Amino acid sequence: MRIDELPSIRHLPLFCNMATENFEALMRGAYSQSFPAGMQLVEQGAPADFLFIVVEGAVEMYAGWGKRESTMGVIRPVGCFILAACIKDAPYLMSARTLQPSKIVMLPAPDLRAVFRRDTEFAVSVINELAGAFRTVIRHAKGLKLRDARQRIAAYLLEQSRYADNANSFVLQVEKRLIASYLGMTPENLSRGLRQLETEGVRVKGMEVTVTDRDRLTEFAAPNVLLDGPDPEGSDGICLPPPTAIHPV
Amino acid sequence: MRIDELPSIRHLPLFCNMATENFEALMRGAYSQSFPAGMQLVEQGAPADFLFIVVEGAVEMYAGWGKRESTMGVIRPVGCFILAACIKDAPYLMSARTLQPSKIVMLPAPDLRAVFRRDTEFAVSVINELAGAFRTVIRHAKGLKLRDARQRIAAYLLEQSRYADNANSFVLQVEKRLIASYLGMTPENLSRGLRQLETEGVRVKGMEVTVTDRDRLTEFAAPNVLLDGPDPEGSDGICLPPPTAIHPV
DNA sequence: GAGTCGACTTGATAAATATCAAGTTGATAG
DNA sequence: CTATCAACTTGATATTTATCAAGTCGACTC
Repeated sequence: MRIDELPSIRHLPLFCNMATENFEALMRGAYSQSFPAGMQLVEQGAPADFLFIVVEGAVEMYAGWGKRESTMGVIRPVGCFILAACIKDAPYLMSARTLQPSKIVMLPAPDLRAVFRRDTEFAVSVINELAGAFRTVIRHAKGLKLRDARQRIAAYLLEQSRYADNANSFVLQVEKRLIASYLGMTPENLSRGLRQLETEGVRVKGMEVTVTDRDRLTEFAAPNVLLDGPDPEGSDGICLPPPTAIHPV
Repeated sequence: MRIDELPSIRHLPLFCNMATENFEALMRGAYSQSFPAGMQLVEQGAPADFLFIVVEGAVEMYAGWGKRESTMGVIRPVGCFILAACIKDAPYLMSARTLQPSKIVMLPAPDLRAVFRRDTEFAVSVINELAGAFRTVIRHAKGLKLRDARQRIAAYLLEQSRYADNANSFVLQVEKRLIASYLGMTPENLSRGLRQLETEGVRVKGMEVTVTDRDRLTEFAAPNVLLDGPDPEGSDGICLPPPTAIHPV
């Protein structure tokens, strides 16, 4: 474990409130590794041996069934993934692969389970992390069931705009085929949907998005904190570098 | 809080490992109430004032957007709902209403948040509950994105068969319109889907389901522990009366 | 610069799913 | 028993979405 990565991990909401001694014990068992883009880190169904933390780069979470595959989210620094499986000592439900060259820290799951039993602050942080992750997935499922394809696209664009500080002009952070999969549609359909949304207040050229009529787009997508977030800031102790959760994609 | 409900709640995985003193403190602030069928208990968007526990009956969790509505799950005794919102002190993401006359216990959320900060065993139980709930929703989202309507129906029937001890003949536990909504389709489509599945090894008449060719149905649905569960028994202390989670619908 | 590759787009078509409009059934109230 | 009502079913149709088949574009290699 390289010492220069410790501070950024220590500031993660998951770790920022625990006793220093326990944090250091956890990190003694940790591995840090750099991976090229396109490397599979986790295969769904495998035993949950490690908690993964994305220190640099980006990681796609995806799920497969037969020959079909679907993107479930993208994790960016500094975020962790696969926490629930580690805690339950159950098989991973999702696979993970790097989208870019990435620096990843891996924490052995048994260490993790041992520590939250004796560090209540850490347990509280895990609770907050899991509660947030749960709510994120509920929102995703709600979107899939309540909105049609074009509405999901519109809501996604508005959410991305929010991440970009509500700018009317921003750049998509991931490939469109990945966005399509995340939103539960084919790439062809996303492409057509984006074109059709030109009459609803947004124009997309390549990776560049321009909101031309925010009111109109907002009326069309009808975004909603119960569907698109964000959640209020955690009741958990807040740490300076804001966390990055699974949502942004 | 009526004393005769305490034991069944005490046996919940969520509460069975905490200190008796803390359990009793929690229960002193609890309300117990009986509701008729069709009563709305929770409205999405409301502040999370209470954790709800279903002692008798059944409760539908559902979500709305505009005039659309979708069933997200059904909670049966003895299970709790809306835990994540209570923990994060954030608005409920789902509404809840009774499907039958139900006995419900309500725990003030502030009490809950206070107790898991000083009872590590309780914190660990909350962690396990949330991790399980997270994995359940991930499975639901995976099913929606990876399977088509008929495959979802077939997998649902096999799952129900599993709950019925793998019987080839069993009875649906909830109305079909609710199943349809849970599976992300219209009632008409569920009806047609059930008819079409007669050629895939299952026959449904009214509420009665008969698996006529399990191998064929299994091949068609391709069920999978990563999509349909179950998860291995919790690493948390196991309590005698088996928990009922959100899945069964 | 030419070639290659994958992402993206577009159009034509097919398949899946929703909607609308009757019916039918089954439970319950009077 | 009859009336009523909601759930369920069925058929006809419309809409949405996926699939297939070319193309275009841009990045990168040689």
